[in-house]
Amino acid sequence: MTPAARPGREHLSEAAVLRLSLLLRSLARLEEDGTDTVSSQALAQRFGMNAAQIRKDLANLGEFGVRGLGYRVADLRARLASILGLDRTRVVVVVGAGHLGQALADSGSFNGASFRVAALFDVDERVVGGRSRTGVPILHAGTLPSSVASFGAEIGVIAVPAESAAAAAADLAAAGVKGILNFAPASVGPFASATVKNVDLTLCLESLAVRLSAAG
Amino acid sequence: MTPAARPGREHLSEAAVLRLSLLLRSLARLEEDGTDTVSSQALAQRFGMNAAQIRKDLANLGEFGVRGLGYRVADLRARLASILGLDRTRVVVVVGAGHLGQALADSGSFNGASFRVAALFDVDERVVGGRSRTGVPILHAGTLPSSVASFGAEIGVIAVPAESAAAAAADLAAAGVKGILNFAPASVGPFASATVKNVDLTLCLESLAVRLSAAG
DNA sequence: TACTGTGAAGTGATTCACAGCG
DNA sequence: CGCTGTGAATCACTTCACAGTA
Repeated sequence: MTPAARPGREHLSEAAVLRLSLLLRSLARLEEDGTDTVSSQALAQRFGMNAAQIRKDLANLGEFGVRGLGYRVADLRARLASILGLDRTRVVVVVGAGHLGQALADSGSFNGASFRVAALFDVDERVVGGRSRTGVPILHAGTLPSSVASFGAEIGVIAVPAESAAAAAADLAAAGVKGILNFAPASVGPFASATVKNVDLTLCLESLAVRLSAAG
Repeated sequence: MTPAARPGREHLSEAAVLRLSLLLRSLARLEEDGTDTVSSQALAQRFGMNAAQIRKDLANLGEFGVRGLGYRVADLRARLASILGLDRTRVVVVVGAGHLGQALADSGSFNGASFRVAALFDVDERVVGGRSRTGVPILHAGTLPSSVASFGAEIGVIAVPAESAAAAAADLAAAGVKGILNFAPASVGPFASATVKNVDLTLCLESLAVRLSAAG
């Protein structure tokens, strides 16, 4: 019922989400620096964004600014984190305990304030039962359904070869995760019960390579 | 001088490059299956794309189709690979021989027909001198400039912590690589001499998480 | 005064619909 | 006749410019 606490029922484009997420990270840094208030101008200059776009993005979510002054850093960061759902820790599981899967499971990107990797899954008996370098347990893929439930995992990461990606995604969706981050070079989904985001590493490298010849 | 061999001097949007790259992959699969010709319709259905968009993307690069028939798979694949610059192997180096760096250096995504990882670089004396699991040598970061030149590396991958990413990128650009793929959660560049593509794994996960609460 | 919030204008990409060709 | 190539229409996002307010 509070006027500005109405989270964005408006459609947020993928680009907008990325900008807001980056903005949140920037605000955290400003808060560490002890900055109290910041204008859209200052934010834009500091992070190479467009000031008008920052204002528009924020205004879409509610009125957070103070005219003539700017935005209160700590307050805005807290509200933004709440609206984006990044103010709590989500449990993540990783399917595929190969090098990439273990690297992701151990990485700081997947184990910060907002995320915690609870387990890795694999079918290879040689790794099942062990742990990653930071201690994430490697479980058999057959236990995925029950484990997802007991861990309360909301997000599943796919780090298996391309040919197994579709099956891994189906397993994750059936197990009840709400989001799937797929690193295999094969697009999976869609599923009614889960949002899928494909991060095709081969495509990333290829699109860079294309720029080298086609745009050079 | 051949009429259709004029590579796209037109601007290719990032989205278009991604679609074309995916199209190339799809064509390779069709070729393996022994398919001779394919219509934009059939392509669209098989890969969840839009037929008109496929035609427009291809027409931008030259007239490859045969009216009334469709596209000749083998021919189109070869021409597309040539135009996108994906018909030859590029040498890649990876800065940061941590878990992620080694996983990427060993991954099939970075060691296919179009790419080959020649070396990893790190400053940690404990790993320098060794090799990754598939045998990629781990060299000292100080040798990066001479190594990039001797390997003929065109692309550098950054897999170091966020605070070292900017320095790694500057080193790579100075060493002469033409493209930088940055996996650290810190945007780097731009550089006049190199194209940068940031693949922020933290942002990937966050943008997925946002969809779970904000769009759920 | 200095800044936000926002309607309006501008830009680019996507989709449609069909003319034209093999 | 079937399919490509493409101008026209639509849609979405970005940027501008300024009215409104603490």
